[in-house]
Amino acid sequence: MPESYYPDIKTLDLFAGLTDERFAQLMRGSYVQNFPPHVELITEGDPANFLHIILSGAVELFASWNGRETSMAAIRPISTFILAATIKDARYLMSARTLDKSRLVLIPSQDVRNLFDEDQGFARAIVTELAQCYRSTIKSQKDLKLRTSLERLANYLLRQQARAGTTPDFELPFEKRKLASFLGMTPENLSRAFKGLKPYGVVVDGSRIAITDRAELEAFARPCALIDDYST
Amino acid sequence: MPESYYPDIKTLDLFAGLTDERFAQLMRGSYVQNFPPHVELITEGDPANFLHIILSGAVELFASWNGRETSMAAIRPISTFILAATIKDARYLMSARTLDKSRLVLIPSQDVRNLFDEDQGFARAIVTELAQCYRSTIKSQKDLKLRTSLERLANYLLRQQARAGTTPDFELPFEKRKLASFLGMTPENLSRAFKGLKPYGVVVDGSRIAITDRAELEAFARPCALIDDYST
DNA sequence: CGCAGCCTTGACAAATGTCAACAAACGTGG
DNA sequence: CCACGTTTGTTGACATTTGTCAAGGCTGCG
Repeated sequence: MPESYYPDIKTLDLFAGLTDERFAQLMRGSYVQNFPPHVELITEGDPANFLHIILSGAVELFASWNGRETSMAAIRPISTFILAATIKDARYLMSARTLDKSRLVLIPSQDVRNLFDEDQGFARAIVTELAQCYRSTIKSQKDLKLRTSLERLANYLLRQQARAGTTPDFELPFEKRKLASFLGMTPENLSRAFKGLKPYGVVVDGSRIAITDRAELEAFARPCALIDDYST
Repeated sequence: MPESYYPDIKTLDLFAGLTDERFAQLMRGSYVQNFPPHVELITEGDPANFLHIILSGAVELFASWNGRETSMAAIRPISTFILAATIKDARYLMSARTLDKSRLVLIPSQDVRNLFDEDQGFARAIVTELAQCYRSTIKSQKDLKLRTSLERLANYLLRQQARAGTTPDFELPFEKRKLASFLGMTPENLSRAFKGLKPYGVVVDGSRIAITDRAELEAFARPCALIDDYST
């Protein structure tokens, strides 16, 4: 793969501690590929032959059962996804598809496992990344089991606004039907949930959301570090 | 701690590859403690000072928010719990309490992290264990988002019966109210769910469950490896 | 301009939660 | 060993939440 991508990939915590030599060796066996939107990259149940890294665009992880489908997570640059299956040399538990036009790096899983055994620092980084992902899903599970859909939406909006910066309004990062699935509800229910948050200062204009009174919304949503803080 | 416990603890995959010397050193800094039932061992939000191992008894992991509480998992011997917080040197995301009288090993988190950096095989084992836990929570999340409560119960019963062996009946491993919380429903709803499974050959007698026609129940529950197989 | 897909809304149905009452099981102390 | 009180499980009636179906409006794109 072209060396021009190296700096971007190096920004990942996962690779930060590698020597240039080892990093270059890992990249030599890897591919960079571009994909149009709405392409299925991974199908759940397939063996995990590659560790995937998203350089640009957006990827959705989703899962299916018995004719139903649900959004599990959205992945944005620059990060890896489905690390656990790569490490365990197991089958993917989730499918993945591009949301937008995206550029991905594919690293053969065997190379990742080899490097893990050779490089102590890399092993440490893998574990940290894995622990991070693990804790994120625990938070997500707490969110699902302890909150109603209205509360989940309220807290989601608070998190998004915090990410957007200091402005009181922001753009939803994907279409509402995806958001609904991500939050564990139907699109119709999401529509009504937005209206239900109107009394707490949530103003909706298409995919643009404004939170006019953060304190008011927080009083309802009761965000907490052990569920909503994705950095720890 | 007494050396008499060493063989039991050594049965854990996590420690299987350690030299006797390193293992003994790790154990030297650790404690064994006995606890009565219904004792809170860990409170969510606390710093993760110890890696916990359960030698006998049973432990429940649970989480709270805004006055509500939910069961996240049940841990049985011999296994570790809350490994991710130990590795990340972070705060616990879940609380833990004994369900029965239990014996636990507490290993200082710092010792685990040190050993991780020293011993390649141990690092590999930690990663495998972590990846396993991660994948289990993904499965659990798919279970929650893709299935109704009746389907979750049906699949849970099928899993339990498979674990119990060849007999068509088995004992629920904990009280029904816990099971309800674990499955993400109320005790009342669970009661009705059991009755709802009667047409598929589920016979309930107190905490004893019999599945009279596995094929019939499977036709309804539609168990699948990517959700219900906890070994991969 | 017209089609296709997404979002919204209303009416309705199903699933799930809540509250209250009561029965059954359990543990404790007499 | 029994009596008592506490806890758990069950059931019914009802409220709330959430999902389903159908229709219509809006938007973006060919």
